[in-house]
Amino acid sequence: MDRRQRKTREAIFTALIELLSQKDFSQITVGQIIETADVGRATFYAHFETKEHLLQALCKELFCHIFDAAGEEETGHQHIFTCQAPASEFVHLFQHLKNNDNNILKLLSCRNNELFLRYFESELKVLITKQLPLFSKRKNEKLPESFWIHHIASTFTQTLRWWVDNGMHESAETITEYFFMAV
Amino acid sequence: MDRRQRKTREAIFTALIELLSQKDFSQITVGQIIETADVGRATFYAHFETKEHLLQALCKELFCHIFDAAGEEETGHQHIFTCQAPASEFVHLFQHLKNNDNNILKLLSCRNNELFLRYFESELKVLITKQLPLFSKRKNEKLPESFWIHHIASTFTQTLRWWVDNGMHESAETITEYFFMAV
DNA sequence: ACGATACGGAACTATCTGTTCGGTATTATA
DNA sequence: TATAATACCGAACAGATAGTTCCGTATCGT
Repeated sequence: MDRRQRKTREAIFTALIELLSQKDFSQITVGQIIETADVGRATFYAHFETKEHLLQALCKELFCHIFDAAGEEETGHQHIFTCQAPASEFVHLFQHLKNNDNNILKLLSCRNNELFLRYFESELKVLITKQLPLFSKRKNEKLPESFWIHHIASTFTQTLRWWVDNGMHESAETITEYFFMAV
Repeated sequence: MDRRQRKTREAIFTALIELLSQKDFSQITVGQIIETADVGRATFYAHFETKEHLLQALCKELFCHIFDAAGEEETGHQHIFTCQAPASEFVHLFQHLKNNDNNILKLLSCRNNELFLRYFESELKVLITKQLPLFSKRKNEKLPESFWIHHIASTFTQTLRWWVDNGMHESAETITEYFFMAV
């Protein structure tokens, strides 16, 4: 990809993240984005059809990083002990979130775009499906699997929402405990 | 309240509900609302500051009805059998929702305004808090009560979301079972 | 019947979106 | 280094929407 394109794309992403640290997505205008990114109006629309498409692209970017990282930890540990703590990937996820890398919490705190949460949940479902045995304890007898997976994923995001709304005082480990107790 | 005011207010509410059966809230403009309601522009703004304030007022209206109805059933049954089925209020709620009174599902299906879900959850929490013993089974030992209540309420709305997204094939009773098994 | 007030309708300002176009600067490539 | 391709800027543009203002008219409560 052309270096100019890459730089412009990054500038726009960075600008959006910057603006998201100040206000809700719905209140952000294209004008503010291009001003913050120091980019021409036509240039913006050459890269993204609309503001929403930009958000979607940013989703893809960020979640790639986070969920790839979750995968890495799994493979990184397997050469010494194969019996890693079962919940570790989720702890890792919560840690990433507590760090608030790239203001990701701004996007997950439910006042923001539904699109982002959807995206997060769909990625989450992949992770959960891989680790489904972890959650098959006492309740999934009669429940449809799709319901069960949906419930686990939404419990995760809702746990996260509670955590954020209450100031994130708990550690990532504690909140992971809560998550597993609730689900 | 002045009859004119009442009629105008109702016309606007009805118009919004009508429009909600056709498209998402975000796509609805004030212009469409006043055209559908057959009401002057200035009149609209004399009643509601913004489109969002209108939605909020509609929330209040609808949820009053639904949750009052849930309360009525409780008091309506007590004169014959005091030992009503424990989960009945929730079945009743799901029934109301399955009927889709006033296109309420349009507002609860998560693509729509977050405001509405928030409102629904807060009303739900009141109901849950009153019936908290129902849910205190095996997991609430270490969990903070606020977390516990938040989890129950969000499980309800998420169960609802799954139900809607999957075509609402299940009966209100069945989905209530799912809800109690999940929570 | 009368004063108060809600309504209609139009005009108006301001803001935002998305498009177009010509000139300029940077890129990959030969 | 020379050249063609292309990404950029910036300004101007049309169209849609939000919210305000004003005045004449109709309806209300009393």
